[in-house]
Amino acid sequence: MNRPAAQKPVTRIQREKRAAILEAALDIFSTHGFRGTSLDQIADRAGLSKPNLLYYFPSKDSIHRILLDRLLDTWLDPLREMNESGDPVSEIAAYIERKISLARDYPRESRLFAVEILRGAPHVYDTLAGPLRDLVDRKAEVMRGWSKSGRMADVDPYHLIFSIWAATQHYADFDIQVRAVLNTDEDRRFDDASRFLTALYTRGLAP
Amino acid sequence: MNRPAAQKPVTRIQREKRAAILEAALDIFSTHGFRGTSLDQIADRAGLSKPNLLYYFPSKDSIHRILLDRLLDTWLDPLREMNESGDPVSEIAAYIERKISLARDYPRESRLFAVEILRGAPHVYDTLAGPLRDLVDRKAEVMRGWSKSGRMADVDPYHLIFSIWAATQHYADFDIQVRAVLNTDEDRRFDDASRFLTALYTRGLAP
DNA sequence: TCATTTTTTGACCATATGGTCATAAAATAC
DNA sequence: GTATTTTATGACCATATGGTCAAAAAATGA
Repeated sequence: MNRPAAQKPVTRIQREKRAAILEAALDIFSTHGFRGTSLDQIADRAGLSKPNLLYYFPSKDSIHRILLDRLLDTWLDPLREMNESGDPVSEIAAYIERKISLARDYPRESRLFAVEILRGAPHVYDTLAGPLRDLVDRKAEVMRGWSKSGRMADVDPYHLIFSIWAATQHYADFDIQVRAVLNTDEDRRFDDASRFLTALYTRGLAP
Repeated sequence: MNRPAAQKPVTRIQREKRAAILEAALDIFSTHGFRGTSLDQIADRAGLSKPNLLYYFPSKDSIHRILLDRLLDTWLDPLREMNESGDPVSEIAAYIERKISLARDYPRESRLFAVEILRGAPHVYDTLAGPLRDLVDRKAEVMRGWSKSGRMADVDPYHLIFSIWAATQHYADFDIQVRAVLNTDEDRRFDDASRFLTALYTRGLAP
């Protein structure tokens, strides 16, 4: 048996080392992309040798896949939480705030996702065209209802969602650019962004 | 003399081959990133051999640099065109439309830029912190004036600009995701996006 | 036509990289 | 303590890649 079998119990060392490897890999994949990352770099940052790393994961690709899968699992939560029975404009403002928090707290995950999408989503296309699309369809339907009942401006709900994704993830993905233009500290940047966006959408979507 | 000297006149073949190489390189760099692109791939797509390619450009890095420099030259034009003496809300709506047109007509350039920024802007940081920042500062000042004179809502002009960049470039950079969710044709997608965004900002920024 | 310059190519090199393997060293179980 | 399992490593391999070079082939100019 060459690597930890599925059935055997997971040891403490396995848990720790695997976590360290994934952590290191997220760091490097998210800035250098898949091809731009070498196993040696990951191994170095995780504090072990390349063969040792390959003892815990069968391949570079498998590490990348695990990171992406994990990411997708939680990436859609903020949208799921949007509640049909709440006040439309407040629900959307709250959604924006949740997305901004994600960008602030998980910028590496946001960048990993961005790099994957820029490459044409080779690993996650099915998720986009399946579960993601279904969720967006459902929420778009809710928004159409809000518009029809006159509680929110009548706008294209799909592009509304896209614009929120774009504007919020921008603060993680284009962080360097934002910092080059603005030289406020991180807390200030995210607070100002949140304030601006909620104001824009609140006014722009009011009935 | 190993490669075309600076002083010698540029031949027709040089002009054509260089253009073909840059075109091919833009294609591949913009989806696979710098490290993810090999000279062989570029040479193949441009229809010549790798040594032949290196006869026209001294290195892979030089090709990448030229593409980025070219891009930055024109990338800021839409913002420069924003005219202080026009009607604030219309000027911003027109700016959004120009940016959407760029995303539609030059998606590869947009992605090349995005990949560079995601990597931490190793090649263009100075431009971001210099000319880009200066331009944004100037336009932000103009917007502050608009707000002060009561012709536009009082919002943070920096985050306003960021949100426009994000929302418009999204349609180039995250094209695959947009298409996975929406299955309308390209013209429809961009038209709807433009309509949604101008409506949102027009309402959101009205005095 | 013939000399000169420009363009193209095949062979080659050094290095980086993903991955394997046999074996050694730790850790664990009894 | 000893047997067994888990973990770690150095040596190694095949392939990919950026780049060089000498020489052939085309193009050009007189």
